[in-house]
Parts: sequence; structure tokens; C-alpha cells
Amino acid sequence: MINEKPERTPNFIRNIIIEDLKKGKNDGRVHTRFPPEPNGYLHIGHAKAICIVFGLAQEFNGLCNLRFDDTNPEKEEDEYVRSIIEDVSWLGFDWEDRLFYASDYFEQMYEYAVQLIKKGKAYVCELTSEETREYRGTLTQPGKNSPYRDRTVEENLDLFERMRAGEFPDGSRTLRAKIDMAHPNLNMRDPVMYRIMHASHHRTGDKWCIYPMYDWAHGLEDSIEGITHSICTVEFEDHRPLYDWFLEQLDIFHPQQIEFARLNLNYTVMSKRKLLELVQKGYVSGWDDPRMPTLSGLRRRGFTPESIRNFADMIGVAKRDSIVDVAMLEYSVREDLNKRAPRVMSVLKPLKVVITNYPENQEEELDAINNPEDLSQGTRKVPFSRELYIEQDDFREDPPKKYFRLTPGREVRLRYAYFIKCTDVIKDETTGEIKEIHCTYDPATKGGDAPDGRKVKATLHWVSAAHALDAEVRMYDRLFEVPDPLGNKSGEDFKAYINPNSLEVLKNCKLEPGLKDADSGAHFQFERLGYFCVDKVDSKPGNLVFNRTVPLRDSWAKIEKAMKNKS
RNA sequence: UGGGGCGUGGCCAAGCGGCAAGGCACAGGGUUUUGGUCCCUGCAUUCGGAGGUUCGAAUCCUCCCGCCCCAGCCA
Repeated sequence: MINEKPERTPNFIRNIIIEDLKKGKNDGRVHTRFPPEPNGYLHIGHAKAICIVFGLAQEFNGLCNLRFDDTNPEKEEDEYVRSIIEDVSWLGFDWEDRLFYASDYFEQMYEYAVQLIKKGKAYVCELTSEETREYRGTLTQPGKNSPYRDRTVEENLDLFERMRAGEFPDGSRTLRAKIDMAHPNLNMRDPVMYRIMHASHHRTGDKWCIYPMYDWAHGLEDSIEGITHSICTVEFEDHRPLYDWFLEQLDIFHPQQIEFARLNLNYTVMSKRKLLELVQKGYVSGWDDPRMPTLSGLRRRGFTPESIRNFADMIGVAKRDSIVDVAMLEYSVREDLNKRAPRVMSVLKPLKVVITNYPENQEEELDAINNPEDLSQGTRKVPFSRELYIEQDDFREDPPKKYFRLTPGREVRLRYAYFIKCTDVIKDETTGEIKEIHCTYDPATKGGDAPDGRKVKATLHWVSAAHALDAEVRMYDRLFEVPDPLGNKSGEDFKAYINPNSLEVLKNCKLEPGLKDADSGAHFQFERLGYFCVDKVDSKPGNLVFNRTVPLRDSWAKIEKAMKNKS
């Protein structure tokens, strides 16, 4: 496949790779990896990382592995590996036959550990975890050596073997690297390499009772797979000296670790812990709630893989902390869906319109364009009849300034149909509520153009009442009403900022009949409203459910808001 | 007050000694059978601050200020 790349914005990682390639480093190979721990669902922040590592591999004709970093059996589950596999492939990336697990390398890692012990660079320590913490010192004070630090190689070998054999209880011993307890970087103060855990692992079962720590394992995994550029987030920068140390001691293939800043989005929270809390306490319906920033949530909401990949390109790659405006994500779906989503007319908050001069039992089929941005999508027939629905927002008895939709006495266009003029407003006598409006139509304007050249200020979408499909539409909005839910000004918990209007369920929506057999997950533009998709979970034939992915840009709403602010 | 990292417009982000890309947002205008899309136009005399080097600095040097990360037998 040809990888046409419309001049991407440079970033520092890409620049490093270009330099490496120039120097002929790694024989010109570029090999990256995405190494999630299978302990939760992937979110948009992971998507950024995935796009970076797979994208770099693609761009430089390299490879990218998917590798589960499953070194902690107490936290990891198969359910997560399944969801991660689904999400990464949904995003559009292919690891071919290179799906790996850190646990596949446990034996090899053990051998490497034995080597370190033999070099006198690792020892079995019997300090408890509390003692280990005390011995580590603090940020400003050096630590002190473990009393077990100077055991003989033979003793260490024996003890380590017995650790593996299961002779010791959990937490009773660790294997530690012998580095420097006074090192200014705490990660270098004799870090733990192995801990004892009599836990069942999702892949290796009960084969092991000692499990490697991240710092020890990760570089080995990268090295074994021949990873050239090991890309991770900035909080691991402090770990790089240790990553390098292990590989140097072992004298094995040495990948280069490069760190970038993780993604933050305003109006949302990203941490696994916080997301989990939202799920567990029922603030959302689950990990795939369309308001969640998880990939499963975004997918259900109607975001496309293309839009997320494009978003990742837009936000770039750097090391500085930043908070990206969700407006960019929203822009990115609109841009994608604008080109692709078929247009359709749907009335979400119906107001009945009776065309009084239209024959009682007549109906006709009008031609509508499926996508003005892509004429190859063709046209369709839309039924028209005497009774229709229009949007409540499209009629105002007392229109404000600059409102140019339907008002008493005013003429507007019904898209692809006719010009209509409002002649009467029928209200409930007691409540004053508008029940329906009466209009007349001009038969000469069929299709939407007046032969006499008469213009109209607005075009409304509509649905024929007799033909309309009923549906439920879920209007999603940002989950939080403040840009930074964690910036608790007054010590409030982030949940205090949840947007009470993040979901509005509309039950009486009227859709154009062609939507009857819409595919699960299919995307549409409801003209003049936004992009919507068929909910994958709850929509059933005869009980349609749509999710609003994102509204269309709405300059009228802005004008109206500006006018309100003035008064 | 130990170590590591980072500071370019409202938000992202290029640039790495030659005189501030691009995108989002925002504001005007044009086109329009979506108040959508699209198309124009505007939007940092300035790059955290102060000195210095240089013909010339966002880019090099010095000092200062601010923000983030690290004391899991988590990743």
C-alpha cells in the first residue's frame, strides 16, 4: 500500500527517527509497540498513543507490535485483553501476527535475572515492604543499604530459585537490583525486580508465583521483540536510566525509550480510576456509555475511527503538559461525517403542520439528495402529504429579531418540497399551548424553487405525519459542565461538576420512513441538527434508538445567545 | 531546599542563529433549497522574565520565575 502523507506536522519523535534513519541506526528498521496493561478499557488518551506508535511505523515502513504488559496477575483480566484488541483494530491498526504478551517471556526474564545475580548485580532481599520503603530514604535524603545486600552469589541463586519454587509466602522476599541506595533518582535505589505473588495469571495460570516488576520487565520485552523506539508517556522519563541500566548490564539489544506528554481533554476526566468511579457509582451506564471518553463509548456515540485518527494528527506530539479543547475532537467528527454521512430529515420535537390547501388524501414522493457533499450517494424519495411535522424551534409566534424561520404570515421553504405560508396558529384553549399550525402551500414551488424567482429566508426540514417513523433519540452533551472538573476550586469532588444535561432522551421523534432499516451503528446527518447514529445496543427494528454524536455548528444559537446576553 | 521534565496567541503546535508555519476557537464578509458545508479576511512587532553573546536570538550563554512528575513488592 502506498502511504501518501499530506505533509504532516513534524514532531520531535519523528525527527529523532528521521535522524536515526540517516545515521543508519538499527539497520534502518523502525519497530514500535503499543504495550497496554490489560487492566481496563482504552480511552482517547490511549488512542493518541496508538496513533503515534502505529502511525510512525506506517510512515517509516516499519512494524508495530501489540503487546499486553501482563506482569501483575492481581489486576489483569481477559475481558480487558478482548476489549483492547477490539478497540485497537477498530481504530484501524493492524499488528498482523505480532500479538504478544509479556507473560510469554517470563522464562527468558528469569534467565536474565539469574545472569544479573551471577554478575553480582542483583540480590534476594527479605525486608518487608514497609522496611523497604523506610530504607529507600526520601526525595531529599539518601536511602540505606539493605542488610541482605551483600549475600553471596550462591546464596542469591539458591534463594531466587526457591522463590520461584514457591517456598516462600507472598511479600516475604524480593529480588532487587544492586545499584545505589544514595542515587538522587529514587528509581535507582535498588529497585525491586521480582515480587512473590501466589496468584493465578490470566495466561500462565499457576505456573509462576514470582512476577517481574514493570521496570525490570519492560525493557526486556522491548529488547526481545527488537523494538527500536520504545515510546511511552512522560511520567516514565525518570525510569529511563533504569531501563537503560538493565539492558546495559545484560548487554542485549537496546531499544531507545522516548517519552511524550499524555493527552488531557477539557470537559472530561481521563484517569482510569475516575472513569471506573463513574461506572461503578452509576453516573454513566457503563464503560461504553456514549458520554465516556473510552473508545467503546466514543464508538457507541458515533465517532468514527477516521475522526479519531485525524484528531490525533491535529493535536500533535510534544512533551509539554497541555489540555486539548474538546472542540477539536468535535470538529474532527463533523469533518469526517460531513463527507460521508447520508442526510436524512428527522423531527426531534415535533409540531404538527396542516397544509390546508393540499388535497385531503393526496400524497406524493419528492426527490431528496442523499449527500450534497458527495453526489455519488444519489437521491431518494421522501413522502409528502397534507399533515406534516416540523421542529418546534422552527416556528415562533413572536419571532425575535433575525429569526427567519416560520412565523405567522411568513413564507418559508420545506426542503425538497414546497414553499409554505403560515395562516393560523391553533392553541389549546386552556393552556395556550400551540397544538398545530395551519399553512398554505404554493403548488408552483414543487421541489423548492419558485418559478417567479421569489426568495425565502429559511428552509426547514419536515416529515410527513402519516409516514413518519417513531424513534427515541438520545441527545448527548459533554459529561462535565466545567472545563477542568479536577481543578476543584472549592474542594469539590469532580463528580459535583457533572453536567445534568449531558443526556436528554427524546421519545417522540419523527423520522423519515427510509430510516426503517438503518443498520446498527450507521451514521446519518439529521439535516440542520447534527450527526446521529443507530445505537448498537438498544436500537431494534420497530424500536429505533439514535444517539446524537455531535450537533451541527449552529450560528443561529450563537446569535440568539448573544442577543440574550445583551438584554 | 534531591532528581527528572516542560514553558511560542484563548486551546493545540511547528520552528532549533536570519527576522513567528498550520489547525481549533473567535470575529467579519461571500456562496448556499441544511442559519451546515465551502470560500475569502482578520487574529503573537512577539516566543515565561531579566541580563549577555552576535551584524542579527524564540533559537546560543547566565541568572531568575512558573508548572508537571518521582519516595507501589502498580504500570
